[in-house]
Amino acid sequence: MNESHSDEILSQLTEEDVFQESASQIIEEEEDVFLDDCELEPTGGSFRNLLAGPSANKAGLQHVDKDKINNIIYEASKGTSFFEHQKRHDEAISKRIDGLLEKYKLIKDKDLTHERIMVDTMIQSLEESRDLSQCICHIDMDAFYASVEELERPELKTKPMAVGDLSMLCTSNYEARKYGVRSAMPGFIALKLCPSLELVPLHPQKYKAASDIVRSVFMKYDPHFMPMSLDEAYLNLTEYLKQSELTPYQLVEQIRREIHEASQLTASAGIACNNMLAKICSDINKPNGQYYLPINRSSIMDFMKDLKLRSIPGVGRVTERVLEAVGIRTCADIYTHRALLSKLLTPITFQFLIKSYLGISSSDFNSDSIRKSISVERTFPAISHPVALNKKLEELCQLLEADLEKNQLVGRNIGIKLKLVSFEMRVRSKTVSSYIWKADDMYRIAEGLLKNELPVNIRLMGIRLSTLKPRGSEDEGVLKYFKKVNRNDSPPQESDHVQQETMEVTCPICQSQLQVDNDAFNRHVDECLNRTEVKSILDKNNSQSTTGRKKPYHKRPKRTKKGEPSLLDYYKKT
DNA sequence: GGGGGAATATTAT
DNA sequence: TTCCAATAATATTCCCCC
Repeated sequence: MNESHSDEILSQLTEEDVFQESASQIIEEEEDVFLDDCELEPTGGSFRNLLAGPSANKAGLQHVDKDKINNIIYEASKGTSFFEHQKRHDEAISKRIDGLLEKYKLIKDKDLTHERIMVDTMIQSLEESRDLSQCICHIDMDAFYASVEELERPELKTKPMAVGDLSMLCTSNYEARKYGVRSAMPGFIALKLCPSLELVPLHPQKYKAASDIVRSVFMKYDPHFMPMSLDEAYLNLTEYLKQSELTPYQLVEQIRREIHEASQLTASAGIACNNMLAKICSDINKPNGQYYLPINRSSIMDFMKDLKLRSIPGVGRVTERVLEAVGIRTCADIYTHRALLSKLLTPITFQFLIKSYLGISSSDFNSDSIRKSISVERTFPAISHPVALNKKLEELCQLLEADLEKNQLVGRNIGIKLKLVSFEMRVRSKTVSSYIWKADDMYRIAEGLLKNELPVNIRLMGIRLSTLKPRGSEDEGVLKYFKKVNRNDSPPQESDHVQQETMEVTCPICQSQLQVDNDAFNRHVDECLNRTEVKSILDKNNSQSTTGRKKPYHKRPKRTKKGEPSLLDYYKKT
């Protein structure tokens, strides 16, 4: 059914009818998908779209033959582990859609007057909070890495070129985009699309240097600008505009001109009253262009009305497909089906969509945001031998320690990430009672987590530390941590019952009472951490005999209970 | 039933 | 020949334990 025909029908129906109409369409589509699943190869559009990658429908690709490109990608991928994995992913999304439609069946006949009133109240209150006082600009450098490379090698400008390697591209120039070559695409696929493609390796220092120049321009117009990456930032131009004769549009032209003069690079920009709108706008006239969304309610509502859901930052490929399955394609659809969506979606997702429909979002640059996790991960030729796995883990711990040193951080939650050769992802983590940062300490805990997953054949390993604190802070050092416990304002831990003594301290690992100085205490904790590997073996033997397979939630080994004698007694006796 | 931690899933650059 | 990245944040779901 073509779109205009569909719109025509929709406009003649009541709200409930519209939803039922689109939902029944969906059910038919789902049946089609089911039939597709019975074929030897998936041919559904959703799957090919998934395979094509996350940026398949992005800027610079309007005039390319998408079907032809998707076919080349499909042929190049067929038979690989990645392909099979994507197929499973695609099926999982279909299942999720089925679940949503089941939910829909249960509520479709209910009277939703009450819901509609609630939602309208919510909309009214959001409307009252609408802030039109700010002027935000989102600036995005055009094909940044590629453009920086072209500065040193101008001959590349007229040739299709991409920055990255055979396994992954970071970006491509506009010449290459004509062939469907784009960021987040593996290089070997890109070469199939465009055999004459020139691959340029990454030069991070160059991009950093270029970024510094660009940022020095941002700084002049908003000293509190919020960088999102090397090539992207939000500027709040409100203050600058107050003491300037320029219109917002003119000012941003000036900023882009200055960026170009300083760096020889071009940028695109969006200007609006908040971050979300500015970001959407910066996509409209790229490359080397800008778009201004007048800062008044009706302009904003008009602008959002026909916007495809996928244009909203935060709505990715999966959400787009799931919502499309219930007939939501544009922001206007969100409003039309607001009552049903309020019952179908989680409150957070629902509120996010309503705010999107209204064109409302924050215009804050929360400057005091602190990092919540830090990690390193590496892809490599498959390994499965436990010795090799541990060696890899050890290397990663060293890298992470260096990063922690550089950032002066410590943390309490250690996690490992494994990507099997099948592309299945496993993440395991453990919170310990004391803050750690040394490679050795992280390794001891992570090794225990890794052991539980054996045997595995993996193509990627990662390690992450979270629940972070700055190293110099009051909580650094385990003794200070226990003083904090005694003040009773630390997160609940197994050691909470230790609050009686002030002179004595209880080891967070083995629970034994110690009367020691800081150094002795640290040594003790180190020893205890050493034992965690033994503990993990015991845990494993106690719980189950299934090996290797991912442990679903219901099969997860039981945690050692607080008062359980076995393990602790074991240590005390030995 | 609810709080909290861990696992899973999605998104973004 | 090679055959799909690295890092971080947030939301949601699952499960254990009070």
